[in-house]
Amino acid sequence: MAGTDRTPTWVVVGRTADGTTAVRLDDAGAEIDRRTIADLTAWVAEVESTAAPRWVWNDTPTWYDSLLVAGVRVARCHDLRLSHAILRDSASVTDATALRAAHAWDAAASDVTDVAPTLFDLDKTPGSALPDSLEDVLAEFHRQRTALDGAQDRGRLRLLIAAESAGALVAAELRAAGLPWDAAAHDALLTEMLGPQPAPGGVPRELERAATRVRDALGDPGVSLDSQPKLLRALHRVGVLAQSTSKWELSEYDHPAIAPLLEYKRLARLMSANGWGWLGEWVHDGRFRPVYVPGGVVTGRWASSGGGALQLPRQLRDAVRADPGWVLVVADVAQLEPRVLAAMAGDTALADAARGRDLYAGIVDRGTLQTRAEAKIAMLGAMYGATTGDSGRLVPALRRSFPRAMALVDEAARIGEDGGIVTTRLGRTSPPPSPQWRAAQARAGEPDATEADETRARRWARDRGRFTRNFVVQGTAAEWALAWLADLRGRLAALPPVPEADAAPRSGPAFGRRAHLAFFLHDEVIIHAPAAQADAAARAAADAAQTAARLLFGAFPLDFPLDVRIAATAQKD
DNA sequence: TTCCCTGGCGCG
DNA sequence: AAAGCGCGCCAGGGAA
Repeated sequence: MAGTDRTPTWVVVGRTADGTTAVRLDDAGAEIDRRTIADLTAWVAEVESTAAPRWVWNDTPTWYDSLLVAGVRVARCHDLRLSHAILRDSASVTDATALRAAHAWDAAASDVTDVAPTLFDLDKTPGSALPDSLEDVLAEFHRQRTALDGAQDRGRLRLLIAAESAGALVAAELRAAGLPWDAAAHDALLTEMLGPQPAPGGVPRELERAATRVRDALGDPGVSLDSQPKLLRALHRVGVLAQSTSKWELSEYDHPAIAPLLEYKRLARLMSANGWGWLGEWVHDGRFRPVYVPGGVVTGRWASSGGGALQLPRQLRDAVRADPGWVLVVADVAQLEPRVLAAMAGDTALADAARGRDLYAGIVDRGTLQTRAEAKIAMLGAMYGATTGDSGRLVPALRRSFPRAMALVDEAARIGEDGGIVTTRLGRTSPPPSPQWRAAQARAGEPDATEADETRARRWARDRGRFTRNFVVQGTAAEWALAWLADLRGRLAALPPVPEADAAPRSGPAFGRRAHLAFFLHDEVIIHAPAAQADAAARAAADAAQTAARLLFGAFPLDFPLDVRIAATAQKD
């Protein structure tokens, strides 16, 4: 058995006629051996503890969810579905022909919430199921290795693939552990704002009161406040000639109906989005378990599906409560996107302004703009492509002070307007323009193009320019956050278990007695930690931030300071 | 009845 | 009614 004592770098898992088969590969991708696995959980646990390979599988939740339920974690994986999407489109990949031809790997994220499919579902959804046979999985893995080996900036692209895959592990673990959620505290908040929970289908007391005040002020006792056209007509009848019923436009008008209407909208939103229905559906056994979708946003940010995990209103954070004897470590990065822009562009002037805690204050200190509020709105305008209003007016001042950073986003916008593609620091590439977009541009260039053709083409070009302008910054910030998350995950997993800590059974067997990630939101994490481990967890978050910066930007002199709070609840104040 | 679109609003 | 990016979810309303 000459080959079998080589340490495997990769272990590829897939289905065969015999069941689940694992293939061990060495660093060069050569097969060491393969075996059929009867008890996958036990085998993974054993291999993980001795060899710590990178697990290669078609889709992380498909394999990892059941491992986590059994209390088994793995350190590293290569998620073929996520990696396929990156490599297929990346401008850094020299030859993506084979990957583009492998359409079966274009499948969307598996639906981890799926219950037993109904007859109707079977009827209409033919599976965009991912290939899972060992043969297909191995073939795709080799395609991806070949693409990576031939890529430009292959170190960065490898880092992106590793970070994306680590993110998939984190997403599965976040859902398995859940965010500690105090249903009684949530109920108390709802009762305080809305009144007691109404009978099913009923309207809470405070919502009804606000509605009555609005109807009285409008002199229209029957008007529906939930129907935008009806409400708008009722407002017009009393002289409020708004174009829409959005809260910021309504607040410009002076009429006795406005204040109660804004209150009504606030309460109605709370009731429908995060009321008792949401609580009953999404919080069980003291945990909120949302579905995270790594890579779900075109820029590489995560999306969520179900539960609205990434839209939790700040006002509900008081319901996020650590278990007894545990605490929450809430850490977020200050001004992540402008810092990322400074580092990407190598703009030392902007980096100088960012050094210390508050980048916007640094811009004011340099005399570029007068107030922090101006600096913030100008910086957002520069990254989003504002051309008018306060924001557009203030951008030129930034352009004078930070020409390198502004040139980077301006160039990204120009490329997008011209129909080109742009790429993040690590190699995630924007999608090309749609056929309709190209057709509109071509049409505008024809001799008989109308004014309308030209106007539309110009508008679509600028729209796309703002998209690519923002893509490079938002996408690179997402990469920074993935690197941060991946490194932090490793640091927390390496902390010693706290013997006296409650085993926190509600977080599942994979996380007992040790700090673990509980929430992630673009530039923020919440760690659930035994009280004795809170400081170590906070340090891990800060250290991981510096590691992420070094991984993406090398020695460029810019820090990524964290705001860290340690408390029993996630409420900021 | 179901499906899709829109307006509106929550998050970064 | 946003100006200025990226999302998901809900309710209403009209089309199918």
